[in-house]
Amino acid sequence: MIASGSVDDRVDDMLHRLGCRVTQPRREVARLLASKRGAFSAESINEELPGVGRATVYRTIRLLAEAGVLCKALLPDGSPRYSIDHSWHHHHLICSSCETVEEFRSAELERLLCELGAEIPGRVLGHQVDFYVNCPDCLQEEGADKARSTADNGG
Amino acid sequence: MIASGSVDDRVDDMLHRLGCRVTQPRREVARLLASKRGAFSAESINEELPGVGRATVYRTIRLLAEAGVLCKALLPDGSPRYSIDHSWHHHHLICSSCETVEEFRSAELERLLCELGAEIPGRVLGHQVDFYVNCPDCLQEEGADKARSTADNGG
DNA sequence: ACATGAGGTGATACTCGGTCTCACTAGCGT
DNA sequence: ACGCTAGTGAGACCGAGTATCACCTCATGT
Repeated sequence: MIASGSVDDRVDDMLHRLGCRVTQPRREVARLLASKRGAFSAESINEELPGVGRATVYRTIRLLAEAGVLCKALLPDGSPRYSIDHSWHHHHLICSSCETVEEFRSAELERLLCELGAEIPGRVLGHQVDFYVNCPDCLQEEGADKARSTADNGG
Repeated sequence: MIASGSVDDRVDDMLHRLGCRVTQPRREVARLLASKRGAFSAESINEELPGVGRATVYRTIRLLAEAGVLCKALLPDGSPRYSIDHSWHHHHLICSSCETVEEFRSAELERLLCELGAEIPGRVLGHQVDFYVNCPDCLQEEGADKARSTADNGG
C-alpha cells in the first residue's frame, strides 16, 4: 500500500490534464481501469464498482475514450470492449471464443492502408483493422478437450 | 409488372436453396432487400414492411446474413448495417456523415493480411478492414455549405 | 475558513436494437 | 385433402447505453 499513492497521483494528474474536476467516483473508475489487463466491457466496470452509479461509470469511460486514454474495439456482434490505449496507433486481435482483445501493429500494413486510402474517392478519416482469431490459450484448451475426449473413447 | 415474376422466382429459388420453407413473409423481406441499393439497418426494413412482424424481419435478416447472402458492416458506434453481398470477400468504406457503406477490394491488401495472419499467434479465423471516410457526396455538400457561408460573409 | 455556483453524481426512467416465448398459422410431403 | 412441423407475430423481455433532474461536492474568490 506504500506505493499506491503514486498511482492515485498519476490518476489525479491525468484527470486534471483532461480539464475536468477530479472527483471521487472518477478517481475510482480511473484507478480500476488502470489496474486492468486487456479489454473489458463498460458493464464489467459497473459491476466491480457498486459504489459508483451506472451513469457515472459510462460517462467516465466515454470521457476517457474521447480523450484517447481508452481505446474501443468492436466484437463481431458489435458490442464494444475498452482497453488502455498503450500505443499510438494499433489494430486488434479479437478472440472469438474468449473475447479477449490484443493489440497488434504493422508498419507495412499502415503503409499499404495509406496508399489504398489515397485511391479512395472522398476523404479518408481513419481505418480499422481487426483479426478474428482463436487465441493460443483457447487453442490449447481446445486441444486439451480433444485429447480428453480421445482418451475417453480409447478407455 | 411484367418482369417482376422473375425477381420473385429468383427470391423463391434462393430461399429454397437455403433449405428453408418459402413463406410469404420471407419472400417479402427478401424482395425488399433485393431492391435495396447500399446498406440498410434491420429496423429500416422493419419499418418498410408493416405487414411483417418484427421478429420475422430480424430472423430473416439473420438467416440471410448467416447464409452469406447479406453482409454485415459495423458503424463506428457498433450499430450494424446490412448490404447484399455482391462479391466474395470485400471490405467497407463507411461514410461517417451519411453512414452509407460501400464495398472495396484489394488483392494486395488481402495478400498482406494473409502474410500478417501467418505471424499471429493462435489461429486466424478472419479479418475485417473498414475505412472511415467522408464520401464524395458529403464532401461536395460540405463544399457547397462552405461556399454558401463564404458568399454570406462576402455579401 | 467559508460561501458560492458550476460541474458532477446517482436513482431511475427511457430508448434502441435485438431476442425469446408461445399460441397460432401455413407450407409442403404424403 | 391431411397432418406434421417449421415459421409467424404480438408482445414480453433483455442488455447496453443515454436523458433527466434533484441533490452534492469540488475548486475558487474573498
